[in-house]
Amino acid sequence: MSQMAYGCLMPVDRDQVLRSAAAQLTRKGSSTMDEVARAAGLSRATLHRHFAGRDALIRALEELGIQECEAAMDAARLDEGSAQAALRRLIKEIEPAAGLLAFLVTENQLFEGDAQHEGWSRLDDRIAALFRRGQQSGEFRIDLSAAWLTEALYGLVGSGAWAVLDGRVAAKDISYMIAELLIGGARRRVES
Amino acid sequence: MSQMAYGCLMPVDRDQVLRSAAAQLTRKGSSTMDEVARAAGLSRATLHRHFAGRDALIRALEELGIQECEAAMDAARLDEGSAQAALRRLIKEIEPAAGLLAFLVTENQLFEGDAQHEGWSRLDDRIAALFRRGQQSGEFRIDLSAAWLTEALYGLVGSGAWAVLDGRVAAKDISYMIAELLIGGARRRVES
DNA sequence: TGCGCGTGAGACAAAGATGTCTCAAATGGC
DNA sequence: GCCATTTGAGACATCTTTGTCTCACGCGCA
Repeated sequence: MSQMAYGCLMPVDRDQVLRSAAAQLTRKGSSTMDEVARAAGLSRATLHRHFAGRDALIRALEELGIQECEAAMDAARLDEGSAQAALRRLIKEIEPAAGLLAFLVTENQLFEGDAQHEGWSRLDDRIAALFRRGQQSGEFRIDLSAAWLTEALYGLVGSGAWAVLDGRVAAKDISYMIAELLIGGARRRVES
Repeated sequence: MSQMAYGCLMPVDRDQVLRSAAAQLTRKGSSTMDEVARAAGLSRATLHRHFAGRDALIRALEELGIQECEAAMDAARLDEGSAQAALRRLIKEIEPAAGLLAFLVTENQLFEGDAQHEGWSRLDDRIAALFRRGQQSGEFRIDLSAAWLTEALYGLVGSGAWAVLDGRVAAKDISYMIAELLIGGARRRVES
């Protein structure tokens, strides 16, 4: 009601709401449902109409994050060309979802008690497979495990999103910064 | 009472409690005071006797984290030798505080409204200065800003702590993994 | 033995968050 | 102009967490 035509028929773009929620929760993980709603520009009642509760909201965010990551991986064509180029494409494609990822990565309590969402393991596997491919082709060093490189990718993407939010790094540079750091660190070097 | 002599005179090692609290809060950021107390092996009442409230506990954790980081930096002698070697020493020294750092980094809501604790900026400055020194000496590439490398260091240390907690990387390897990835990515390379 | 100290357990009210409900308002289609 | 739909606002009970308090217990010490 602050920025809109007041009334009603404003179908509440579900994706838009989820994105706002992710941004708010990234900024403050303990945000109230009311804070999340306000950040998305709607009332707590309406937010609650679209997501049964906080748990449902978080799970929807998780689903969205997984979808976006899978889409990014598909678009990046991880199996084509050099592993290095594929990794660069992946980082580029995954950048729009960085904020969402930054939140989900820190939300490790999701996996408490509940079975770790199989969607995440599938993502992990695909990324790890990419790093392994690079290791087998001789592009990447083998003394940094694929599992660690996968974790590092998540961590750097999250750090990047956070750095941009805080204005420490320009948004247009962050994709390059992540790719250069990760690829530079993973690449096998000729010179000692 | 589960592992102790029941009774009383168990002076409650403040540092020990803070460490348990950090571990618990890293695992689940929304842990209750009761959960934190149980994880530390004491009752909620006693926890509350030593830390006036949740805020006080978090602030104490922050203080401890800053202290440990400063101590690590002092021990690492950031100004001596090559920037690369200094960075390697820093990562080694900072490793024991990784879990604590992993929590504090995600606790960005600390800086909401309140003035960002000046201790953190001092730490940031010291690390950034190290990276700048490496850039000026020609060891590190200049197209990755010192600010980004600083953020990346925090992110990788956090990811490392998380990976170890989850059993994805062996604790004994994590220091090497972080150092190699970060230094490899930051280093200026001769071969293109 | 008796005292002091620090703790655990539990009760308690206060504060905050959550989930549910009702009602008024406003828009688009009829 | 009227109706269906969807929203915002607010009331409400409930639940959780928090902070405070009291009391009993156990240990060290005189």
